[in-house]
Amino acid sequence: MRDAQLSDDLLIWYDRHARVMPWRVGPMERAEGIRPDPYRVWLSEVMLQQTTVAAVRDYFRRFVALWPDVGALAAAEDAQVMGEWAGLGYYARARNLLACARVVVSENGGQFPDTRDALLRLPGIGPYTAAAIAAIAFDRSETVVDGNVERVMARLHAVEAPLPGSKRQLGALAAALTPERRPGDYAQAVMDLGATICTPRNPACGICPWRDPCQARAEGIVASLPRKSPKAAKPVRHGIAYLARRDDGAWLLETRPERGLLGGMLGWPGSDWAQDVPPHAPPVAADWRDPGMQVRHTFTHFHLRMALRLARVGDVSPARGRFVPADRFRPSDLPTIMRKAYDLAAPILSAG
DNA sequence: CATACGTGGGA
DNA sequence: TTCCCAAGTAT
Repeated sequence: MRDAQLSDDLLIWYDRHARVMPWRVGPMERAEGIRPDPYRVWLSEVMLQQTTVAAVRDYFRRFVALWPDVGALAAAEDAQVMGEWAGLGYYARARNLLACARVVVSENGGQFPDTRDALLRLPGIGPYTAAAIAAIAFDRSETVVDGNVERVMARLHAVEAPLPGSKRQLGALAAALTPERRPGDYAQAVMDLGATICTPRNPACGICPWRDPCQARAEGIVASLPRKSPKAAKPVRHGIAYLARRDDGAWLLETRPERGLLGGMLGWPGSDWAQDVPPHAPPVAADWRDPGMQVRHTFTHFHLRMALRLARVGDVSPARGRFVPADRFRPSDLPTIMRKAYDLAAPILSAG
């Protein structure tokens, strides 16, 4: 079968099965010549990096309501943007999002560049996102290669070499299929196919638009592809977090360093996290209580067990962090690990 | 090329 | 419970 026939078949499938998403331009609007807003395409693609559509939906809606265009976002306070991103994960994305918005406004008059190469130079935009924005927002024939595309190509062409070594080969196979016409729809079509039909487990080959040309299906090896190199086991790390509440209801919090885990996010002062709890001092002198509570949380590359220490304090000066008044503290501004600690501690520190 | 970087849902 | 995984990027 010719490559052009394959991409045509997928576009026909996409026209009937495309999922509705807040950042997509529907068929009706597209028929009226409406193009996707590059700002919304960019924002959604950054949020979708390593993150499911279901998790992104409400964050995307909230962001565009608060900041309708790149100029508004560029003018936002760092702390507010980080707070709105809280819970979505990979917080370097939020820091880069702001940096990118400010570059676009200050160096490009608020217009996103319309080529893959120019987009690639912006913070937080890598090969995938640059191609996605160029194709979807600017109708350029660029090839998007994400996890979905890799999986679909590995199966369509029965590539048995394991990832990540096979990335280059899978990218070349994807490029050979990218059409000149409707490249943005095609890009989203392959990803939709991977997300809904050609899934990692239990793929729905019976209703796949590419079931006939699929080589892995012909060979009966769909379920085993793509092959992947084995992953390292996650070690367990331990730490202690200190939750202090002042008599007037204020909470002792700190903004974490820009670099590293949860960089730039609000959190409870505490020890570093290591195989054994590292030596450290509490953030403020107080009658610290051990409630026997532990927050268990799994990050990308380790499991964490974070023990809690709780205290009620008077009008003291902390060595670390700052007291945030109760009426200015939103638990939703906390990354999930820190919010779990709050959820455990709040009932105790709020009582009488 | 390998590693750091979050989270929630599903099997 | 545990493991895997999701529209990747930066270093």
